[in-house]
Amino acid sequence: MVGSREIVESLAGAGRRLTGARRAVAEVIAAQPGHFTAEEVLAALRTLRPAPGRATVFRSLDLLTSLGLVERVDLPDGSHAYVACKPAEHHHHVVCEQCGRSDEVADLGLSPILRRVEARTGYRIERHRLELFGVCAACRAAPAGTG
Amino acid sequence: MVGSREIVESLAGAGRRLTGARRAVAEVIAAQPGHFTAEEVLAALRTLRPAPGRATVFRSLDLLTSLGLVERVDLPDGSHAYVACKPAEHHHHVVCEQCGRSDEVADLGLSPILRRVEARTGYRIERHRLELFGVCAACRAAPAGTG
DNA sequence: TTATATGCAAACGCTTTGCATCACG
DNA sequence: CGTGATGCAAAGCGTTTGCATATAA
Repeated sequence: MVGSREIVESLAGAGRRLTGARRAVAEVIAAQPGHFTAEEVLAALRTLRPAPGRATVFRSLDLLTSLGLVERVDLPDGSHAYVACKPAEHHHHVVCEQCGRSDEVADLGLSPILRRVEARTGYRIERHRLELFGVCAACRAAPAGTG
Repeated sequence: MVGSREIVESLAGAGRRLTGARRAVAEVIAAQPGHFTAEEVLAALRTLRPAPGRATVFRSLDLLTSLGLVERVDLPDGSHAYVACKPAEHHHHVVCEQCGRSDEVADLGLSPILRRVEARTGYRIERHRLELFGVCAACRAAPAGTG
């Protein structure tokens, strides 16, 4: 999760203009507890006037992704969404399959495993993606639909 | 990787009809050294007569996916493809970013890491997806475009 | 002032669907 | 035979693009 302030600062640091639309997108994204789709961001923005258009939302999402403030996640059902995150070194996401909440997990100690895979397969592993899905603490505590 | 025979047998075992189209799709898939798209399967099938249609290819791919003979992989560039695989317990895929080749890796010993994540985040991890990308042995040996 | 960002709507690629026909078992 | 599979083409969804206009720096 990021604050909209961090997003705004990153934009400035990247030499990109700080426009109203981007600020608005940043705020919506920062308010998301978990993953979200472009359509959801668009819907949240419709309350504004003037409301940023679809193209702008996608372009902002792309920009934020390139800045490492947003990442795409591929859900188990095949659909994909975005998650806000800190531009940390390297991290992974845990996604709650019940409420959609998402948290970051850093340093999982995957390196030894990757080296083992390299030895076993002959591949040189240069990149990996680990996505974790489960049920968050709140949803485990709540009977159903309490969150 | 699977043989088309295994695919045919799985179909039968699942009580699904063994049609010409499915047999053809199975053969094309079994011949793929790495990941492939529905469009590529469709193109490969065009040499047949009668050639299965697009809808049939997607339906077959869905069916094979539900049987665990095919899996979807999400490439680093955001696009997605399919890979043929054995319906093993649980495994991951290593994908060569140069030639697209894909291999399976079983039992990575991820469990301790998952438990650590559970302890750290409070989530109960029920599912995960690990995709590995790099360069296969052949591509590392070849200067470029030799494979 | 001037490059950048925006908005609109149309184009896009991939995947799914409706419905009549076909064929496996 | 009867149900399940196929083919076609059109619809669907999420995303991208072209171009004129607006705006941050």
